[in-house]
Amino acid sequence: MGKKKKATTAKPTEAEQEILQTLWALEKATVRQVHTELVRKRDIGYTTVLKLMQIMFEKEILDRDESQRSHIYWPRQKAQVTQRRLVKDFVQKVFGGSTEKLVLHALSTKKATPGEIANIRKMLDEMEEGQ
Amino acid sequence: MGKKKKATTAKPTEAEQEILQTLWALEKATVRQVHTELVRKRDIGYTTVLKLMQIMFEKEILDRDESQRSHIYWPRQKAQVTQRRLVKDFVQKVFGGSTEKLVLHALSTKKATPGEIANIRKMLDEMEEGQ
DNA sequence: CTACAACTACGAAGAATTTCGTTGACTTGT
DNA sequence: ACAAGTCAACGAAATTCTTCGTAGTTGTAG
Repeated sequence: MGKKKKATTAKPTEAEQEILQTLWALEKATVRQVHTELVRKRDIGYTTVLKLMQIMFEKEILDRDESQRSHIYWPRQKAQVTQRRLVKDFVQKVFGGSTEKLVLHALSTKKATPGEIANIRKMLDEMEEGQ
Repeated sequence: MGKKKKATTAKPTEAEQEILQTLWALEKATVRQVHTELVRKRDIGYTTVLKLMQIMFEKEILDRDESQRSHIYWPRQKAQVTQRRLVKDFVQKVFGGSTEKLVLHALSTKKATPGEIANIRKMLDEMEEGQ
């Protein structure tokens, strides 16, 4: 016993995460658009981005509309779903599964604004009510 | 100009993170001990762990005491320091730098216990006082 | 119609990561 | 002092991830 078998899509690689983030921001985009965004952050060639997005399409991470010559891509999963998976994985790997530790760490790292703190409190309230 | 100065160690790989987590829990340990722990979570050979730990030693992620035949390894950096780096990186890659989003996500993923919620509230209080 | 630009597709090189077999040295129990 | 067991070191294979060159197609401006 003990082994976990996963039927879901594989975890996106780092390069794939960069692309996902861009697509989450743009909703839908061509390779050209994604490349234009990414190249502002680091040195990366157009065909590299193209290839990555093609691979992500094959892996079913992205879907696309091929009816125009410039295909339009978008993530199959909502950002929330993928992010949740990644958070869970990260917590498991770095904090041994302790969400509390992650949260405390995250909060201590960066000064949150009063508005953010309020939001977090609200979330905590809801959690307690929900019990 | 423009380039980021890198005095720090490179980001630990996934396999390295697993080992770090084990060492954070055990403080110090031999390869055998780390392997015994890891093998409970997944299939991995002894020499694989040995090799990884040797590489981590070369990379100066780990330090070790070679005075005994079974060397004893430990992380050079405190867990906190490494975890902070990883959190920062993760937030950047998955949440575009928004710590708030990470925290809300993490909280919504898992039911925290009342005790954990209390701790988080305490942290928020301290943050507000500290302003 | 022709030349040029923008795209996709594909293959494969290159780099980084993970895995483990083998060897030789040291330790222990009999 | 021998056999069996344990260990570090090393090299290299296997795998996964990243990168880009090249070829061929389609659209476009003159």
